[in-house]
Amino acid sequence: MKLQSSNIKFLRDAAIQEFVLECSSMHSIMKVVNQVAGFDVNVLITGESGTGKELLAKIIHLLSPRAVNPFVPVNCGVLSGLMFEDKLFGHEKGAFTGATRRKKGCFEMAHQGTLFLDEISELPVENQVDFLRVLEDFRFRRIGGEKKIQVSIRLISATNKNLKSLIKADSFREDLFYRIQVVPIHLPPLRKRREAIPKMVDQFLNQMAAKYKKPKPSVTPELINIFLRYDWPGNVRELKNLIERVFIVNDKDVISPRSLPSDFLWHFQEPPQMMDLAQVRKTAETKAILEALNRTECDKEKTARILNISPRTLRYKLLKFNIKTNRH
Amino acid sequence: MKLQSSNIKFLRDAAIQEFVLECSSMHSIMKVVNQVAGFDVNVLITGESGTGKELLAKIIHLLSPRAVNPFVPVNCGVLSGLMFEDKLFGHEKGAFTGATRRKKGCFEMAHQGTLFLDEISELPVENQVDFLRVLEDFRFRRIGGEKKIQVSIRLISATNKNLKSLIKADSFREDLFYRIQVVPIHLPPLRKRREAIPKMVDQFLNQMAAKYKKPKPSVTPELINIFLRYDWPGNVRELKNLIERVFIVNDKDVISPRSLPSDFLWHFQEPPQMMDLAQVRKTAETKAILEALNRTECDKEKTARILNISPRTLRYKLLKFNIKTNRH
DNA sequence: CACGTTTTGGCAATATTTTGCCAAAACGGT
DNA sequence: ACCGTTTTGGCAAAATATTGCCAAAACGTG
Repeated sequence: MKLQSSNIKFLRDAAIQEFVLECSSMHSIMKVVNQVAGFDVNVLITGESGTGKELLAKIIHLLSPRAVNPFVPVNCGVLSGLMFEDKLFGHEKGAFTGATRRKKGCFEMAHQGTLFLDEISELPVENQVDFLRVLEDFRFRRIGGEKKIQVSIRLISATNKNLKSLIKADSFREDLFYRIQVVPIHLPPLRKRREAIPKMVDQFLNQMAAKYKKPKPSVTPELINIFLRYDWPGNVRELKNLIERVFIVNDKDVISPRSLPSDFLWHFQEPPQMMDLAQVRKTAETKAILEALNRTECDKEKTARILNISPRTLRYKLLKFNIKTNRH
Repeated sequence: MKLQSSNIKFLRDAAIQEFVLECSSMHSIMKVVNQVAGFDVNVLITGESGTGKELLAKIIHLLSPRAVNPFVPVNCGVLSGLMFEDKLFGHEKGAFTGATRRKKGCFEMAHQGTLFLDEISELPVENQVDFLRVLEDFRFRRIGGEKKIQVSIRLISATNKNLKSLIKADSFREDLFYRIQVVPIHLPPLRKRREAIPKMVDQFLNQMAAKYKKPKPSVTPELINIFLRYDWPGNVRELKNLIERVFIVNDKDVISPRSLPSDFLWHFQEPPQMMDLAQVRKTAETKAILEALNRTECDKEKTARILNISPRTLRYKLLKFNIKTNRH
């Protein structure tokens, strides 16, 4: 199934927009992506669950010459043994019980396009050898087939694990590792790029409004504040899901912390009080100044003396802190 | 009675030393004094009680060509009517009951020297006309005398009052005012020149040690601090008297606030607490930082976030305020 | 209204604080 | 011991605070 070029552009721009969102670390990643897209090199994307690995893979695909061809995702975590091979290579009719007709595997489907292997670390060891052999020249047979099939594929793998540790533990083949990782791209967790959260919230609300045909509500600064304080173990996916949940049940034109589900708010049982240090200073100074003024019956020279500051500084601070005095 | 020139120099230098004491406002006054001393102009010294008006008059006298001749002080506040005239002009034998012999008045005694009229504002109005007439040519008769006496006098007057108000209230003659004030010199109160207090204390202690032949004790910073905070309504005279009182009864080699008499300390019943504003800031910030650290279990990044400062700034402040943390 | 004194606020120089950047040090795991 | 990651502290640039100086404004008095 080929995509039309106008659709490609639309999908590509939407994906990039969601991905980047004024976040500087994303900018440097996009730089690498733009360099990589034009070459048929295999990419390994690492990052915590929910950070947008698949989205990034799609962006690379859509930026590449293979954009018009299929993007075929495969989750390596749910298959094993023969079922994995069947999924990748397909089978011929009658190859085994239940093979009532020929079926193409993902390799074939991704021909001249991109194969995305999510959770590559979950690939069973017993399948890794065969898989590796195919990656060498992208020639394979279907199960129960005799004819060799040649395909052209860009491979993008993704994992949230440390593959090197698995290699060390003999859970992952080192040669396979080097084959799938020509270019590594690491996605940082959301808590490492909090500055993008307000824009993400805005964009996800836009998406929900379009998706559900409901007006887009605004968001209170308090809500944003809570989001900024949360660590987001589920990363962008968690934020997007939460926005969706809130959006669906919300019937007001503004979303505040009250609108948040209780299981989310549970993380804030003791709402971490912001203790803005500049505000702490201002409060303490204002209090001390007022007390000294009271003691001296608004004699500024005496007040400055008590506070051990110059009269000029006192005048400066009275103005800065907007403290009114009776003329002495 | 004429003074020897070596005595003049000694007295002069001692007086100037006591007077100036590294105080900038005194320096500018001394400039005027040095200009005035060489000319026979009348000087009016104003300033609060105890500020050293008589001392300054003596300095002018000692710096003038009249230094070898008498300096004759008169307090205008204790005499009135005939007694005032008798004091100034003297009397002949038999001039009145009790005038058993001739007596010279202050004018005669001050001949070729300096006449110092302290508290000139207290001069009774009924005496002002006669007095003014004498100031025009310094010719007068003793009471009960026939012969005119001519003297040469430098007149220095002093007051702690606003003579202009008295003129308006018809308590002081305006023409007399202009006669006695050719050059005005104003002495600031001690509270306006607190920076001189530590040195004054030191010098008065030196004087007392020499006067009473006792070792000179040192002084604690706390004592100086109290002195700096007191307003000294009695000015330098009050400070000097207090030092003398303390010195006499003191038997330690150091003087502290404990050494001060209770009637002086009465002014500090509620000891004005210094509220050093920099310390207020430091205390408030330290407290906030410690609380945030406790909340985050010494996670510096989280702490910085709570405090709304950069991690680098937190590190800076931990060092500045000497706050130790367990490594996270 | 005039005038001497006190207070105020603009300005600039100086001091201090904030904070990004980055290399070195420290840490933790293998 | 090696290595990738995190933390630390030096450095400098930028931001902010402090404060002396002084002319203008305000005040109080005559």
